[in-house]
Amino acid sequence: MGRRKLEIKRIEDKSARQVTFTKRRNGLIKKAKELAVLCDVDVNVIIFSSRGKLYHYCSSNSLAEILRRYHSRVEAEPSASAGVCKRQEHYSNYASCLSSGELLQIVERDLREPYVDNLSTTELVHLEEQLQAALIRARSTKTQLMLQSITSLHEKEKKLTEDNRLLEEKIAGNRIEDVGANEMITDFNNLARGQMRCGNQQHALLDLLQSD
Amino acid sequence: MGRRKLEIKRIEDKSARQVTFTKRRNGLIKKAKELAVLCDVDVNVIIFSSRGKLYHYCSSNSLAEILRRYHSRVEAEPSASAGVCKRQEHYSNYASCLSSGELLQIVERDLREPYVDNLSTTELVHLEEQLQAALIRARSTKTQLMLQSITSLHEKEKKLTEDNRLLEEKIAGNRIEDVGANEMITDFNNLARGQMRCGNQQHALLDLLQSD
DNA sequence: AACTATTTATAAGA
DNA sequence: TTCTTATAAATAGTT
Repeated sequence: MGRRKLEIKRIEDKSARQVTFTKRRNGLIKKAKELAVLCDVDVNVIIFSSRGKLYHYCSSNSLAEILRRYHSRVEAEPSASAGVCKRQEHYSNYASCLSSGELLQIVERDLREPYVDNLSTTELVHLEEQLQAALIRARSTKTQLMLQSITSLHEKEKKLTEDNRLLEEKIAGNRIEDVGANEMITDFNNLARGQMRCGNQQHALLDLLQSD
Repeated sequence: MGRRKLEIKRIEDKSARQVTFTKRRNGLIKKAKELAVLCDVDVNVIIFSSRGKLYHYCSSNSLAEILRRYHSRVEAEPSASAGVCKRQEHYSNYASCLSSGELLQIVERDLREPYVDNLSTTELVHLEEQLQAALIRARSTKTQLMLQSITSLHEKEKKLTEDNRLLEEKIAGNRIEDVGANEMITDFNNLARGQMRCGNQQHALLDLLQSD
């Protein structure tokens, strides 16, 4: 629906593809919302762009609802620890604000126990989908952070290389013109500072990677 | 879009709601497919009807396609340095491990067939297990390679920092002793070579990360 | 980021 | 239900 009929195959022009992506992504999510409201159903849309960005629509905070029902079926066991109990209360009150970490803690603890049979197949399927979405979000964020670090590293590298080239030129000149040492020391110091910045970036990146 | 403008709120008439659900569900999934193909992105749509039935569309990138691109990239790159060459060897071993026959055959057949219903449940479970295993191997290898690169980057960085310190000492000395420029140029060049090695490592790392 | 000529989706009717 | 058709909505190419 547009000025021409469009063949459904990958759009090769990058910017045209990006424009179409934005338009159709918005369209798809709008349609998903309408479907959810009109027909009173639960709809999830997860879009993962090729460069790692995540777009997500979820018609309800149903994960929180499922967890609530799930816990009520498991039967609030007499508090194993004060922390867990407190956390459970937290979920009841602020069910829509589950963080990924909190979600993992609950699920991990509960799946170890043999009460899973009490859940309906539908609930389990839904739970699985929600966890999958959380995993994708987490992975996407990790990759984005790493790419940011790398981009930053590249900028520093480019700058260092340029500094370096200029220094070499200057040294070649100094050889003839016999410029005083002070200027050269300044250059060395600039170079050293650049390297230290680079090193700090590398440390940050290593920390990120080791968290996988 | 129909005979009348429709207000977006729950359709109270049950059969009308069911009809609209069927039409719009098909429409949504069609749109999702088009978005995935046109814009080369990953799209998931999950719909739960109020009676608990699950409708699902998933446009995951085909494993076969990923492997094909992966192989072509590995084979296309002519080895530029010892480090790259070593990495290629690693990749090749890994790739030959993955492309062992039946997995690819099953996956390709699956991808040609838009309707998976023809596969038995047992086959599907088996397929899922194999794909999961392949995914875990791939992710693990990726992380290991990145960690190797990072470790290497750190070694280079340490060496560069030490070089740098020595150079600074020497310059401070030269200021008094007025040593000839040749020695200093050699030092600069050593420093420059170190930075170039560092830059190459960063490029390789960026390539790795962008393949995620 | 708007604009419109068209195509596409679909609400209601048959 | 399935098909048809009038109309609303989405969007491709343009400015």
